[in-house]
Amino acid sequence: MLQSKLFPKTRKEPPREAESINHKLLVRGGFIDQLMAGSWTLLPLGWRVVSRINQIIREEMNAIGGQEMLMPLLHPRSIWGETGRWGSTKDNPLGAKEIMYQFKDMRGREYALSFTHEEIVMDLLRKHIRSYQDLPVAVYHFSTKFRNEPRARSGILRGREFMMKDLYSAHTTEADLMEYYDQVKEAYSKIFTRLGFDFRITESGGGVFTDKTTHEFQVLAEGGEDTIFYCDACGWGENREIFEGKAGERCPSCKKGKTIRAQAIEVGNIFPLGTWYSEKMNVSYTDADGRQKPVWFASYGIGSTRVLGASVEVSHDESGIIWYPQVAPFDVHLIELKAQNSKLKTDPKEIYKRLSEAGIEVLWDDRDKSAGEKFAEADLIGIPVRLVVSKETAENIEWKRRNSKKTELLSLRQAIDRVKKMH
RNA sequence: CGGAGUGUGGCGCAGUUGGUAGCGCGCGCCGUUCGGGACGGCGAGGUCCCCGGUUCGAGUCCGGGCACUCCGACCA
Repeated sequence: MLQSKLFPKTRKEPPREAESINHKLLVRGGFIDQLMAGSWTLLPLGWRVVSRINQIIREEMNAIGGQEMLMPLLHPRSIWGETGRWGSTKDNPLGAKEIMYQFKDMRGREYALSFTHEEIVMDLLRKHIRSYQDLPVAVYHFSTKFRNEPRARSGILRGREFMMKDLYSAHTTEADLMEYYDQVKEAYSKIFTRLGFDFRITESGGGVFTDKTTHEFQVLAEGGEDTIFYCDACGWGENREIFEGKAGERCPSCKKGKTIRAQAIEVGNIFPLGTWYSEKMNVSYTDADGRQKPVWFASYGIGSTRVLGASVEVSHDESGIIWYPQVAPFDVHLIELKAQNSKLKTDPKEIYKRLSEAGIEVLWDDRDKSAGEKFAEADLIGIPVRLVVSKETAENIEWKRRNSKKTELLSLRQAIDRVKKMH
């Protein structure tokens, strides 16, 4: 990608209203653009990052048998009526009227914009699942979620429209469901490890769905809006809603460690929903004994765009973003500094070509700008490796990691090998 | 939905006792520069968030809206 063609350009100043780090840096770097409160365009750079995040999620979902598909975002009122979630929370504890965007078309028919897909998956299951031999099933998709948040905030961390991966699994028995639930928990841990996060798994209340606890995946971050408690010795963790105690006390689980209170960003959650949905929506299968039984059900979400914001919150400095290599919009930022009166000994075009041929994604700053400006922008955008060719580098290339101040001269061959090793 | 703050060229801001809008950045052209957001010259660019009121006259005063941000409530 030629930087001279990249849309849009970076900015020196953050928007007046920007308060949170991710808001300032993602907007300045040209990753996202705000349409209104809680509604963002993922610009080319931002979309690249989200696509890489999604690919990591996709690989781990596929590894546990998840099948990717795509469900609609426009839903009829009727399907929400089946579980009672169309209504208000006053007369129905499950009602989701407050967060659902509901509206009528010109003929007066009522619709909602999707904020989750349990009902839609249930409808698919009852149409297509007949026998215990058809189960278990795990399907997922990446799609936009619409939620009428009372207050959108924190840049891209809490939007009214955002991207999420949601996985749904259906099983014949509770035991099978819980076994798969643990597999998903493992898969999520792999995903957030691959994403480079320092995270904790916290328990939260099961609400009305289940007497079992549900789990949240929380990235430790100062700017996070969740407060969690976790053990500094074992894996125990609880969110503020259910934690009874004080920070600094003995861990209630291992009795050895100390409980730590921390701010965090919730990037994923998993819910063993049981048979609540299948009973409401009459989703059953014929078991080996010939009897109709309700399907056991669970849902699992990861907010991809929230991961984007969280990545910036936990990895940046005063100059800009520091992407982890696995989610960076490009692998390498190639910067050419024009020679004054002589030609460069290394042709940046040739370097760009050879890097690309080696499977490395390159943003090539081919613009006629001052060195200072190019470096400042490179720091802002945050690509993990910066390669400079100038008259000073002669036939070599200057290598610098975004998270380090050290520069060194390498041959192109060496530089390619090093980039390869990072992945 | 309560509380607070902010709305002025693309972006960030200034604008006095009310007198018809200015700075920096960015943008266009020319020239000089060329390893940490270079310099000079010329130039383009404005419904001062919207509606109403007061006034000879409103960016400025008054009333009503709208939008965005922050705190709170809320957050399957």
